[in-house]
Amino acid sequence: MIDTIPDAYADLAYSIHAVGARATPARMRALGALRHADQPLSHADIEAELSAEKLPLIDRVTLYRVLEWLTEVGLAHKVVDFHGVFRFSANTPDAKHTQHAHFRCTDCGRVTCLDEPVPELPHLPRGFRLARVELDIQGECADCVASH
Amino acid sequence: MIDTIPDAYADLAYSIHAVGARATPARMRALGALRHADQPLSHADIEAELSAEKLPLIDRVTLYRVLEWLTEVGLAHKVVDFHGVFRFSANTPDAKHTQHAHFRCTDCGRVTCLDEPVPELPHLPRGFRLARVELDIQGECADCVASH
DNA sequence: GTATCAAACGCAACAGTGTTGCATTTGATA
DNA sequence: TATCAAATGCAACACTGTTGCGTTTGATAC
Repeated sequence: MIDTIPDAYADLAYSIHAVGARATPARMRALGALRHADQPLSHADIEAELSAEKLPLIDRVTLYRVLEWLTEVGLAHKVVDFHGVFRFSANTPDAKHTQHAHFRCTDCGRVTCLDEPVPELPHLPRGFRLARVELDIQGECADCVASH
Repeated sequence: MIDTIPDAYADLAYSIHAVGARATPARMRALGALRHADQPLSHADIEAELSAEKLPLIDRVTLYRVLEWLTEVGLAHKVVDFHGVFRFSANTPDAKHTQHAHFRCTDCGRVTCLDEPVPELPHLPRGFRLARVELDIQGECADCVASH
């Protein structure tokens, strides 16, 4: 996909240069994968995706480091799923992504991002400083409810 | 602690018999550890706690199985922390524990249970079935804010 | 164009968490 | 106290993520 649309590469390189860093193939391809995904991807997901592209393989460790780095510089967002595995999503430039809800199907594992924002926050004890909110909602998605 | 308070054993045995199961040492000790804890414990935490008691060691695998089982029968509650590690807490008998919020300090890692319930749930897409809600709030706790 | 060098990469080895299979032991019951 | 399914202990493994270190490379300056 990416390898047939040079423009996508330019976009990716631009985003990476924008944070003052070197635009390497590993970074561009990982970020590209996240941007094309419609749900948060695990390291394993991304590795599978990248190895499908007919390009040199990216080392496991490099991918871990790239994902960590993307998170640090704010190009990606990192969460833990209910199996205890890290999942990453691309940060949209405008992202009010720091405060939103996910529905996770306990059956098929799929994640659905709920449009509605978290309604209102519980009151924090005095002196606490808020950084981020994750609302995780578990249950069964419509497909899985229907199929049994 | 437990081994000096026989009554505690009776309570634990009672709770386990109440779900129609065999009250084994591993189950009673694990549940006892969870009930005395003031925050969710990881497998490693519990193992450390139990090995401090001067009683026979419980096998690693057995402890994993006991914790999974306690969760299945509803005596414990299982969540994933921000390192991707499972943590368990005892389910209080009255527990509206299926719906509540945790504050996790990104600095010291401590978990504070917020008393206030989740105010109102986002609307689920048609056909979805709700099972449980976890509201995870990250930031710095009062102590850590104060100490720098 | 090419020389430079910190930054990024690839490889190997490891650590922690959680799981599976199977033979042995044991809690509750008769 | 004999019985037997249920629970345990042990060994071996799978997966996720990390660390150290020598090698390669993207961006810059010349």
